[in-house]
Order: sequence, then C-alpha cells, then structure tokens
Amino acid sequence: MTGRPVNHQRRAELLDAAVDYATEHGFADLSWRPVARALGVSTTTLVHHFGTKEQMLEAILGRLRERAFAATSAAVGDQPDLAALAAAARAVWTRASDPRQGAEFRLFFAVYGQALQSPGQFAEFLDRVVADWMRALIDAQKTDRTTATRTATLVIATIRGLLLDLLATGDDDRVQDAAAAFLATLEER
Amino acid sequence: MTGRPVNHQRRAELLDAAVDYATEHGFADLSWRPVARALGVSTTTLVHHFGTKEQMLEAILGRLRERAFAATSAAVGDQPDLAALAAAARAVWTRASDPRQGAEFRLFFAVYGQALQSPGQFAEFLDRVVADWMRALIDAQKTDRTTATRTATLVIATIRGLLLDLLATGDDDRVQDAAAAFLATLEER
DNA sequence: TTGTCGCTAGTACGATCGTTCTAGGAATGG
DNA sequence: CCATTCCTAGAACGATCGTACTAGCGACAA
Repeated sequence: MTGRPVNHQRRAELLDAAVDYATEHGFADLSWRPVARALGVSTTTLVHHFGTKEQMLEAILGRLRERAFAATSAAVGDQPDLAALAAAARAVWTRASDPRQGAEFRLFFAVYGQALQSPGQFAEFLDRVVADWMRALIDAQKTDRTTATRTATLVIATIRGLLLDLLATGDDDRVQDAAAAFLATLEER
Repeated sequence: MTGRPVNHQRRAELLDAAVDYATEHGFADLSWRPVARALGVSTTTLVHHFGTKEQMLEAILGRLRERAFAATSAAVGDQPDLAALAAAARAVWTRASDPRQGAEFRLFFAVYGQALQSPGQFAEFLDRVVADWMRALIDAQKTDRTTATRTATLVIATIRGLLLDLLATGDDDRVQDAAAAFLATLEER
C-alpha cells in the first residue's frame, strides 16, 4: 500500500555531482541538460529530485557553503587555548590558499557575487556566509565580545580579500607575503 | 564619398545606460532584448554598436571598473604627503561603504565572481582589478617597495573583504567598527 | 501476488536566447 | 543634388532554455 520508500542518498549523490560540475563549468549559466548529460542521467531525473532549477541552485550553494565551512572549521576548533584565534586564522588561510582549493573558492565567490544581486533568492546563503565563520572565530577568543567581534570581522574580511586577490592575479608571492604579515600582527595581540 | 561619420558619443551613451541597467537588474543573465527595451532602442541598435553580446559584456565591465576606480582614485591622489596611505584608504573606504554606492559594488563583485570562473573572457578585468589600485596605493607611500607592496595588498584586500561583509549582511555597526580599527592601525605606522 | 509509488526516460510545448538579413531614413562629403 | 555611410528597426533563423506530460520499470507493503 505504502509503495517504494524515498531514497535520500540518491539525491545527495546527484547534489554532490552537481556541485562538482558547477565547480568545473561555472555557476552563472548552469542549465538542466548539460548537468544531466555530465551526470549520465536525464533532465527529468534532476527535476524529479530537485523540483525547479531555482531549488537546485539553492541546494548547490547550500552544499557548497557546507563543504567550504566544514573543511576549515575543523581546523578552527582543534587549537590550544592561547592564541587560538591566530592559529585558527593561519590554519584557515593555509587551507584556503591551497591551489587545489582554487576551483571551489572561485565557485564560492561566483555564488557570492550572484547572491549580492539576487538577495531574495539567496537569502540563506547571505545570512550564513559571514555568520557561520563569525561564530567560530568569536568562540576561539577569550576577550570581551566587542573586541572579539571586531577581530573576527577583520579576520574574515582580510582572508577573503586576500583570497580574491590571489584568485584574480595568481600572484602567490605577493599575496602570501601580505598574508604572513597580517597573521603576524594577529599573534602580537 | 566618405559618408556619415561615426558617432562615438552615441555608443558611450548606450554603454553608460547599459551599465546602469546591469547595476539595477544584475549582470548574470543579461540579454539583448530586456536591455534594449529598457533603453528604448531595438536589439539591432545594440548589436550594431557593440558587436556581440560578449563584447558588450566586456565593454560594460570595463566601464564599470573605470567608474569605480576613477571615483575613488581621485581621493587617493589629493592627499598630503604624510600618512598619505592612511588618508587615502580612509577616503576610499568612506566612499565605498556609502549605501548609495551599494548597487554599483554589488555589480562589481558579481562581475568579479563571474570573471574568476571565466578567466579567458574577462582577462583584462582580472589583470586590472587589483593592479590599478595597487599602483595608486604604492605611489601614496614613501617606504621601500617591498613593504609598500605588502601594505597596499593588505589595504585592498581588507577593504574589499569588509565591503563583501557589509553588502552581504548589511550589518553597518559591526563592519564600520572593524573598518575603523583597521584604519587606526594603518595610521600608527 | 498485487497495488502503490519512487525513479527514470522520452517527448513536446512555449518562451527566450544570440545573431543574421533586409531595408528605410538621417547625415555627411563631393 | 548625389553617392556613401551610419543608425535604426523589424522579421526570422536555429538553438537552447525550464518545465509538464506520459509511460515503463523496479522495489516495497499488504
């Protein structure tokens, strides 16, 4: 009577594959058919699992933010107490500036930019893109909330700004030098 | 014999109007027809002046970068010698964080993100998006080239990172507080 | 076994896309 | 005036878009 049960794992597989596709082929002009071809399924299959294209995009960027944050937040949490923020920032930067992460962060900033121009559609992304890291970086500090917030804001902004520079210019020497200087000032607190 | 002369001003008018349109309606899925409707011309007119859509996009982002840089570089140049960099950075930040500039910088970051995923098409944008400011900020300093480059890189990255935060969260108090702290450290050099 | 429902695919529809073709007024140099 | 060239518009092309509809297959509960 109840019929065949829903296979949630199947949707997760397709979503991960879709994120990989977006990482390689860009996010701006994603459409059902090319994604379906790359994944070896029909467009109908994607529609069935994601509903509308808009919903698939939301799912993709949700998964993307999840990936990006999970991979770095692990490094944030496992730090000794003293100078925890500086160590966390260094760990995040080391991982983020790894060339192997380039494609994923290019996609991240592409989504970020698009979200800024469609705040309605990407509301959750915009809400959490800063807040998730803020929470983690504030927890890593022992100072009062005001200065902790101020420092966390600066750390997030500087790392992202440097990453934008690195991805745009590929000038590793210059950007790494600036990053090292910033991280050094962070440890002098 | 020579016929009617080319009207370059007409193209500039259309380009400025197209940038305005992109500022309001987004950059990701721009197409001839909606732009033409908004500008009160036919799509053929746009094709005539810009060639292909790709060329129009390049023209738009070139003009956009020109606008964004010109408006702020003026503030950079007209500073007294002492603490020129700090004053320049403060001027740039004051203008960039003005809510009235929000739409333009949203477009700027949307283009930036798209360019990161299509480096071939937007090569010139990526080349100049950092280099233009770098040159101006290095010239504003009297220290050796190495530290001047390092500082300029950090100033650009931090300002852009803070701007990303401000545009995403709208949390003016927190971001302005962090910006003030950063600019203060800049003046202590 | 049988009825139910998830999963997949194929097809088709209307809309919109970028671009080309055709052609008529406007403005300029000879 | 005339020839030439720019500017603009309208129509049409094939391609691709998102999505709905139909239907067959497979897995599960009763």
